[in-house]
Amino acid sequence: MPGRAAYAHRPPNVRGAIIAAPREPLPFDPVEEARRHWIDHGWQDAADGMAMVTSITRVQQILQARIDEVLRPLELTFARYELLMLLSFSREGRLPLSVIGARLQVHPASVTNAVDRLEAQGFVERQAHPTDRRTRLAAITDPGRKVALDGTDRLNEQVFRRIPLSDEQLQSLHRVLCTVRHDAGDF
Amino acid sequence: MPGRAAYAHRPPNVRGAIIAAPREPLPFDPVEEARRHWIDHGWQDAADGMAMVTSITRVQQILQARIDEVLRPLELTFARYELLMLLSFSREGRLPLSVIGARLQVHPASVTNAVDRLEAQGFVERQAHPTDRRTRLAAITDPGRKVALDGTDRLNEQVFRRIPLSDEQLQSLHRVLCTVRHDAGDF
DNA sequence: TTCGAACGATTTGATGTCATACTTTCGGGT
DNA sequence: ACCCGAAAGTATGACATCAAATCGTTCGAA
Repeated sequence: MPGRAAYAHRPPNVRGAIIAAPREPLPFDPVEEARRHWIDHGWQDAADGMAMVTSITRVQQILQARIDEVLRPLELTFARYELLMLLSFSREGRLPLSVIGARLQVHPASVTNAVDRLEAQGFVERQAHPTDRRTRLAAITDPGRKVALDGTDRLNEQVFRRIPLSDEQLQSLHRVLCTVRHDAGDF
Repeated sequence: MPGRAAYAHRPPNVRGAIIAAPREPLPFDPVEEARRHWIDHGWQDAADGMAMVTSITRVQQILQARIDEVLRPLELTFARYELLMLLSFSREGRLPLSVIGARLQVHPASVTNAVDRLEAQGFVERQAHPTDRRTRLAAITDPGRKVALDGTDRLNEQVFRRIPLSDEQLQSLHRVLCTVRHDAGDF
């Protein structure tokens, strides 16, 4: 009974878990283990920060894996889904690539790459900027809007509505993360 | 006055910020913006989850960028640094690749890749398993221990000790993330 | 008016992650 | 004793990200 998939010849993922882990659970918390090592080495004052960074990384890995799995049938990745949603929320359904990069906080080359793929899929098309010839616009197409909506339904259903946290926990988390982002200059 | 670097021809990063952002700050919080859109579209019950996932992703991006920047002079990435630390904490300074993958929660192919590079750098060497000929061990070398320690000093100094959160916030964050990880089957 | 600096986008190359397939080895059940 | 399924590691290919270099365009200052 594979229960939950382990890496190396991972049996097909088990549906049903709120957020399924693609790997075999460890018999202990690796973050706590690392924190203990940090303290043993005399780095107490950095241990909590290290644990925080490690925790964030793990949770992000978990969520990313879950999201990519849900979007895979649509031939979308989270990066491309985010780009489509950004366009669909925009006033005219199109934005300069530079604006996309600023909003999604990713490298210009990543935007070019994502738009290339979305364009090949027919979900987006490049247009000329009316006044600035340096600038190119990415415009969402009807199929693009359709698939973005489909992806949103699936993500809402299978991920966003199933975060295993209470409202208070979500709010507390949100406040703290907001602090970090603001302090880092995100907005 | 570049103040803070923007993408596209980013001037050299400004030292001094606790955690420097590599991009120009936005005039608003993109996560709040997205939440508003979610609510406007009638997805209230998924809005908080969506905001949580987006926040986590952003914070992880920020931390990852900061960490990679600190480790770059050592020709290390966070992934390879984590692998070295795992080995340095292990009893004999060596572990089977499969154990490494389980502990770091990454794909076997990623472990092979990282060990390949670390071996090329002389920070790790592959050894045969004493009894199981399928298994290979990754063993940390003296230069490997040295560079891992150096990286730890830098990360403690420039990242882990500078998380812009109070002890209470760190603990609250830790508790909540622990819940998510545990629920997802991380341990 | 012109010229150089800055900007927008793309290309190229390095790195990392995952999925899939394959090889070798191990080990349990008959 | 043998066999077949599972495990460990690797190769390959797809995708994403960033850095650095490049090309065309824009704009402001001399």
